[in-house]
Amino acid sequence: MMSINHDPETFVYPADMNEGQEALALWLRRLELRSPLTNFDRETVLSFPGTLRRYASSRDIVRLGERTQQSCLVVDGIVARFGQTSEGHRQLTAFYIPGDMADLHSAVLPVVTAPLQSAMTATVYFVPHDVIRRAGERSATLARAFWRDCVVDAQVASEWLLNVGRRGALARVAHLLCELSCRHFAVGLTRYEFPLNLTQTHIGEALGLTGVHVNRMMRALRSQSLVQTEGNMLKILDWAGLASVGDFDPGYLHMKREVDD
Amino acid sequence: MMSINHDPETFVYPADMNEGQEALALWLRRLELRSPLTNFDRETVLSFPGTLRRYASSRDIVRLGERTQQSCLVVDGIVARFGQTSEGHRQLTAFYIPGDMADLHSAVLPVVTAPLQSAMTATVYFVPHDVIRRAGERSATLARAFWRDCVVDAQVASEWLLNVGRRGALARVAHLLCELSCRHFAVGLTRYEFPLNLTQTHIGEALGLTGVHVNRMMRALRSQSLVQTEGNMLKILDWAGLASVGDFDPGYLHMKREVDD
DNA sequence: CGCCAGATTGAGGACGCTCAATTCTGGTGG
DNA sequence: CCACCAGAATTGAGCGTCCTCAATCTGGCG
Repeated sequence: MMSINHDPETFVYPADMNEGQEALALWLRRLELRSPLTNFDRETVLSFPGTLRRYASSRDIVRLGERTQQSCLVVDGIVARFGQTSEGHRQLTAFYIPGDMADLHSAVLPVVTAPLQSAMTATVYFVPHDVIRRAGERSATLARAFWRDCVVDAQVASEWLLNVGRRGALARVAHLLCELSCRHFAVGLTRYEFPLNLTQTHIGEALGLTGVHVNRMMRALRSQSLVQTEGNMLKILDWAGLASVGDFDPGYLHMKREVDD
Repeated sequence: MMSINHDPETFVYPADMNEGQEALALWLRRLELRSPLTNFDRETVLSFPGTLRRYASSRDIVRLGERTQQSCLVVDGIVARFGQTSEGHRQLTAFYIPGDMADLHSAVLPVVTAPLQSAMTATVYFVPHDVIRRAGERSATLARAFWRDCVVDAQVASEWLLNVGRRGALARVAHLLCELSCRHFAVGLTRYEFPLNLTQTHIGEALGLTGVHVNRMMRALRSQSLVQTEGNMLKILDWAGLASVGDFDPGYLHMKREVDD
């Protein structure tokens, strides 16, 4: 009973596997970074039940118009949220890396207006909405942490809007790389060297650019010795330089604990 | 004691004026559209205390980096959220019309990463965060409604990202006009004729375009008999045509009540 | 009547797109 | 071990949308 799914490229695992718990721990770390939680809250989150599932490249995880019953916690790989025009042009509106609850918002607004797909390969831990809601009702601090997590997600989208609307192609690419770097760091992963599990087309779709043009911009960044690529690993050689080119200020990510009033 | 502010163009009024209550009623209507509330919730919201203030064109309402103690309910005019690059290029990331709580999210994340300004003239009713938080703690349905309101705001930002990233200039403008029309309608205002209290520069800053180019696109829309302008009033002559040009589907606004699971 | 913000219009240029060909890479099967 | 293949990265050439930089026009207001 390795698979309960007909798609040969996705597999469902029993819920007792470790990966889900590890991702919950990453997520918890992020929640705590933004608001203090009680021990009770921590235990509640860490014991969230769920289902683990793996996806091959570019698979639908949540479809447009669906009414979801669960939220997606990214365990491995990258999950992308996107919209598309009637002509079929896609715009990715968010990337979710391990430790991100990609559609926590669906706990409160289950109708899907922006679908989710795996970028390259991805593993997702599905947590039922019931569980999330009940946790929020029992603990006001947790409810607030969830709400806040959604707010931060929204602020990231705003920053993307600024990026796409007002910066040149080179800055856009640099900005995205800086953001991913910081977000990896925020969940305890390596900061200056991480797997860029995205095709250049994905990056283009996120930035309002063509994959072709992303390629040229990457070349420019490499030729300026700002970054280096080996396979899908990205190395940031000159953080300050990259941040400068990308006009990057990490404030919008709210990665530092802020004192509550 | 008409004014407690040194800026000669902003005025603070005593809290017992009616306009604040009217705006609260508009907001409540929107909250209810998205999730059912109890009578207790309604009374709670309608009795939110606050401070009324008027702004002239392009005034700061909430500044970058500030730590706010209150949220801004738009009573009249349009309030814009924006970001800007280090070179000073502005990108508006949201418009808020009467009945919108422009920064409800600040109740949960008070550090401002995206400031607010009045677009043209605007009136705002400030509600203290304490009040909002306490209301959320007392009523789980209300807490959820607040959270959901923020989520919808985020989905609008995502749609803007799609708009700016993937549509041509003409479609962008048409899309924005459609959105504003629907949002006016959703709070009970007129749908096909409403004041467009924005300069073409504002519209450009919202769409990642130049004011000059917005002008050309508006001309195109007029010449196709889709819209008509008289002063700052916008008339939509051909809704279906405009929606088609703008590739507009109102789903993301979540204006219809959805059954809860 | 002069002033100012905003709308309008024109001409030229740049950035990023389209289309297409080629190379590179990892995986697969013989 | 090599041939083969698909997906992705890379590169080139020509083009179009939208920007830049003006200048002019309009309406409201002191």
